[in-house]
Amino acid sequence: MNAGELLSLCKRRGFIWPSFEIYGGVAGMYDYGPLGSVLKENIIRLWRQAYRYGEGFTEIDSVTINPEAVFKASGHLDEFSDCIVYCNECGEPFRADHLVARLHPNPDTLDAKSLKELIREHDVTCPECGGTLGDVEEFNLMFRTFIGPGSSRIGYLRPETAQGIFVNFPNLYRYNREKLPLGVIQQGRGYRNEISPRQGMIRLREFNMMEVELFVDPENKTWPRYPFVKEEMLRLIPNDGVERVMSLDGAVREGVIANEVLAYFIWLTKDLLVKMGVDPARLHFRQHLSEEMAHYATDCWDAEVLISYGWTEIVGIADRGSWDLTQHAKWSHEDMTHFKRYDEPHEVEQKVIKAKHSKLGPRFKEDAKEITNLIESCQAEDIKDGALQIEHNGKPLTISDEFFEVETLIRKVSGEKVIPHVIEPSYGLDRIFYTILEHAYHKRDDDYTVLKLKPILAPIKVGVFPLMARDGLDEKAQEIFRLLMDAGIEAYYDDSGSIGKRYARMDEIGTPWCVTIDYETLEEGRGKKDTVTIRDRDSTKQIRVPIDKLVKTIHTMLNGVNFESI
RNA sequence: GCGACUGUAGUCUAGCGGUCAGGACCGAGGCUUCCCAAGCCUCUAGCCCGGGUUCAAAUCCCGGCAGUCGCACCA
Repeated sequence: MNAGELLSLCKRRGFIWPSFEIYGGVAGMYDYGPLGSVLKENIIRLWRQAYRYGEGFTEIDSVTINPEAVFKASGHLDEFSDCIVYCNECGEPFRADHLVARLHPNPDTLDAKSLKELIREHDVTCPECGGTLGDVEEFNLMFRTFIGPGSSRIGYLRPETAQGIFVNFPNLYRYNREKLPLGVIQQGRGYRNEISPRQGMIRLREFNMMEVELFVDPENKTWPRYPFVKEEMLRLIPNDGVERVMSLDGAVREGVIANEVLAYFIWLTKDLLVKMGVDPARLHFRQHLSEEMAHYATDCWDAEVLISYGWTEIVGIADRGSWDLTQHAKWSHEDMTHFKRYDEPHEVEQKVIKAKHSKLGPRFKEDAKEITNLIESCQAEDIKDGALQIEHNGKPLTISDEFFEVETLIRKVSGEKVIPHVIEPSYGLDRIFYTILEHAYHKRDDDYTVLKLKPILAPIKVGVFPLMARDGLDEKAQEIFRLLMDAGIEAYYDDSGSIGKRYARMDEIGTPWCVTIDYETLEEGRGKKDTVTIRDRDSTKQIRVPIDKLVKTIHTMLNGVNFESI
């Protein structure tokens, strides 16, 4: 299949539209149309079902504009940007740090100003044509803006939703009553000012993410539900490049997947994607090579699917270690730790140095207080030959043991502070949306298109048609349409053209069932009064059910019961 | 950001200096007792945007925007 055909269908039928089309469009931006927004919502619902209800994770919704400090701490400001310099003559762009590589030991640590100075000082010219170089510009992939009037407060549109969770860690941790594991999910938009977005919905400048941040004890990367799924099979491509099919447990035991939690969420991701209609034959998990790993990750597996653009990453499952919380603790000076209580409090023997005030006072007079503090901040191990070496007023000073004594204290320690590790399954919603459409797209020989969406995801569940728009069939059909909508089943009424055309219209947008009201529905005496036909999208077969069982039947099928077994 | 190619109704497409820009599909209305895109009639709707060349531009030229493909980029 080719992406053009599907994109054309999406646009024609209202799944997605290129944004700002009347003004010529903007690359990398798409609007979700009426069918698209419902499909997107349905995908989010399944994801939420898996994490919030399935795993008991908690959900938040944080802001999209963040102050600069957040990205200084997260590393995005440094790691996510390059300094670019353009040649004044030929216009060729260069990485500024590459041009001064021989003039500085660490050119990538320099800011734009120092790079510019270095280029001026050493008369660095264009390596292509020898022309002079222009100003050094920072090119960061984050969208920049200002918070409030004036230009003093710089803000950025978030490139990932994750930071909103990390900066709220202290709140979330208290909310979870200071326990680990702590699972937090967030769905929302992210922004990346891509230099050249291509491939339709695959690389967007404004995109939707469903992110999960799971905070765990660094020394306990197990998972309670792991034993129930550990024999499930996964298609893996570890970083040695050799594809193999292994059970979760096999992969963990052989060290292919680092730990149980990571393995469990790889499996959960596979299960979720397949439930959404991603073809398992076109899905595998690939481990990142160390050089392609993000600046924050210690291990990372991508769910990749085969679509018309080739194997494409749609989910990334990373072990971010303690990177994010450590960084935010450092920059914000907030406590980002978990207090890990021991089963039994440990008794720790500690030797402390106590100053002898009665000796220190007469000897050191007004300096005595300061020296006391210096002595008491020393450790017992600092004592050499019965004396302490300290520095007072810039001069070394030897304090003999007549001025202090060593006391042994027994302290009770009931736990320790640890920085939690973060396991992050991050779902690219737009890419999943597109993959579901591609994998659902079927074409029969006669150019007839059927979108075989999972019923649970289909934007419209039931098409309602009177066989003819007359003889009271249309009134009856309207009644049934109301009946379904009132029961919360998204239905679509259509009485135009031929019946075949109406079925075709519904098939093309993935509607799983069509209800038809015919003359027998109204006819007395033949035992078929008040019954309607339900026609199945994939088999085109029909069954006849009483109207008063219709809602129940549709609900049964939405819960996964096959049409054939009704 | 660079290079090549491209841009005609909602979709697909013909026209490539000179008629009211032609068709197909979709869509809307109508006729046909009509369960899988049937047929017939009627209708709606288009030259990506801006500038230039020319008596005359959808057509040629320049710029922009967008798309496809390569290069670069892609946490």
